[in-house]
Amino acid sequence: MNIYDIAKESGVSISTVSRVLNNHPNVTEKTRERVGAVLKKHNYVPSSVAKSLVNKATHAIGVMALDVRHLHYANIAFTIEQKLSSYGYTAILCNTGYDRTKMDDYVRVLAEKQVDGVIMVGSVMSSEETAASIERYLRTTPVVMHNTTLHGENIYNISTEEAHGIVLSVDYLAGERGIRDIAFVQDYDTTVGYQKHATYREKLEAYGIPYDKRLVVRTKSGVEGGRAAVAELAERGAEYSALIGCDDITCLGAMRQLAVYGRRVPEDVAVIGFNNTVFAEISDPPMTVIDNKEEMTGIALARAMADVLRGRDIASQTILYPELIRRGTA
Amino acid sequence: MNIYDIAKESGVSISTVSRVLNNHPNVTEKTRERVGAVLKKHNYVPSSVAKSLVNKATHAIGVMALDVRHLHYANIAFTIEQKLSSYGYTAILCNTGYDRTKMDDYVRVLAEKQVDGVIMVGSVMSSEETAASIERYLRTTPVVMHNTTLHGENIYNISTEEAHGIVLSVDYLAGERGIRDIAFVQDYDTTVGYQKHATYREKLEAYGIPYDKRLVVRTKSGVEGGRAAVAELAERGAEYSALIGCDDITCLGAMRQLAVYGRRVPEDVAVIGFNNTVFAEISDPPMTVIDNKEEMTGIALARAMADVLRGRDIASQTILYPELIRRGTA
DNA sequence: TTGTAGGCGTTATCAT
DNA sequence: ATGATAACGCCTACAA
Repeated sequence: MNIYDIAKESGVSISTVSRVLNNHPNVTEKTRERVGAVLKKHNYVPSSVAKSLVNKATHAIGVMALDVRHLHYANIAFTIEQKLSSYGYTAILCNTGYDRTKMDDYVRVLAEKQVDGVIMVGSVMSSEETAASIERYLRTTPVVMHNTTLHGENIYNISTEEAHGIVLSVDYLAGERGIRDIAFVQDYDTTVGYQKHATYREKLEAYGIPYDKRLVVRTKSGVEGGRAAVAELAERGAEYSALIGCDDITCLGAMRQLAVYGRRVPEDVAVIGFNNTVFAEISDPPMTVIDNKEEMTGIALARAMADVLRGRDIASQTILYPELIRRGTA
Repeated sequence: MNIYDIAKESGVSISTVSRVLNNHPNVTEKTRERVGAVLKKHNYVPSSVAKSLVNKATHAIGVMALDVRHLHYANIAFTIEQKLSSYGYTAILCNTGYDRTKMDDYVRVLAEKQVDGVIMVGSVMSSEETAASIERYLRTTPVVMHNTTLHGENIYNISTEEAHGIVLSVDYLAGERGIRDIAFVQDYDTTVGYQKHATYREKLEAYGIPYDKRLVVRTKSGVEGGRAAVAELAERGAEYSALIGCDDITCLGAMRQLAVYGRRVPEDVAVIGFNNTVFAEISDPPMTVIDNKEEMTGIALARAMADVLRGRDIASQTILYPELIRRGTA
């Protein structure tokens, strides 16, 4: 059922049908009603692919994230989708995973689909490969990125200054509480992970606390990662009365392992996590965390995309600041 | 950059370009190379919207779920996307939420987008409204649904017999362990919730245990819901030494509240949860749960969709069975 | 082996 | 106020 069919059945030309479809003025109320009736009768819906072909706009946005099974990405992806939808856009979800060759494939597919824009979430996207893919396939397509350091005419960055979470943590732990032996559990290999580590070091020095590399462990995110980190610390014989983790779920694991060693939280070890997902709420005691404001991030990303597409010019760099939420673990 | 440009630059006609693009035979190796060179040079990607218009296929699938922030849906959505992607399809994500009017809007948009099919996840989709939307906009579009009771020419059902989880639970608790006072925490208002309740009742009777409605509470999913349920049970003065929950995260809340009352798990109360997400793993002790096999569900849904689209006929009703995973809480 | 022309379902520009 | 017609970028008979 296309406009030709509708036109024939209502005895008008396709132009007229198109006019009533798009609420153009210059149509008699009478014919508008007549055509409208036929439209309803058949539950006609216009083909958005045909429209896209002539309008050169698909109203589809590619949303690329590592893995929506991770609460962090799920939260952001959810918000992005909801916002985009409210702006009249549709979200094409791409879970890129850690395989970098897949990234390029996804970008290519999105380009073929003629998406109006692409939103990339996560500092893992900040790679040479990604830059190359964008250069190849998306030279004229707006790309809104989160926590990335890529630059370009069509690239807009929105970052959550996650390292600021470290500032808040150390200010609280060292400044307010006077704790000097603070362990740090670092993410594997993400840009943000390195930034956090650098900030940790700087802030410690600012408080006159010598940097002790035995207090720093790298691990992978997750409960097991957290346990492993604390176990590693124990093996090294490291002593600490506070621990800053990279992730709330990782901290949950860390706390478990701490319990195994008979160390109480927060009495013996103060713990601060990141991300403020449900894991922080369900922790026992509830976890003191750095809130990266995922919802706000999603909103900012979707909004930036919409603004660019509407031709408004937006800052090519926006920064969001996290917040310390004090609960029971520190 | 379209095929005309490529054709002009390589000195051939657009048909020839189209041929090399689609690896058609009948093209001299020479011209194939010549055209290929131009293609590479410009990083040409064919417009999938133009293709869709002629092929009457978009290779896009709508994926509708309640809310991907819920781990259960996140897991399924993730798997679906990955599988679809491997089949050459793209996933348009729609978080419908609980607002039923939104459902219809999403379905309409997907119809306009001319998606090749729609996958709907979750028993909340099993409503009159959904049926009406499908009837209106997707009469000829394959719809693969999970845990739904809708029927139609173009509707394919894949269900996880979640109620079977109750069978497994009661068999274990009453049959194997000889426990007779089993509380049941029910989901709000979902078809599956009712089925589970019915099964709970039947199974109890099968073991000669009289149904006691004071042992049944309804609550909303989540930690708070779980706490509230146990609190409600306490207010009623209900006595029980086992509890079956609707959700692992809800059970986590229930266990918290149990702890408040000084009741130990599993010694005083055996707890069995549903869904086997990370929440079950991080619970302390690790939670005994019914695994609904989300990954398998996602795979089955995506595969069914792909099969239908390839014209293979598939069972219009497939059933997946959950499994009891014994850990520390029962 | 290669090229020409018609069609996919719209919108938009001209006429009428 | 309405209608004819040319795009939009691609595929596919059919011709050459």
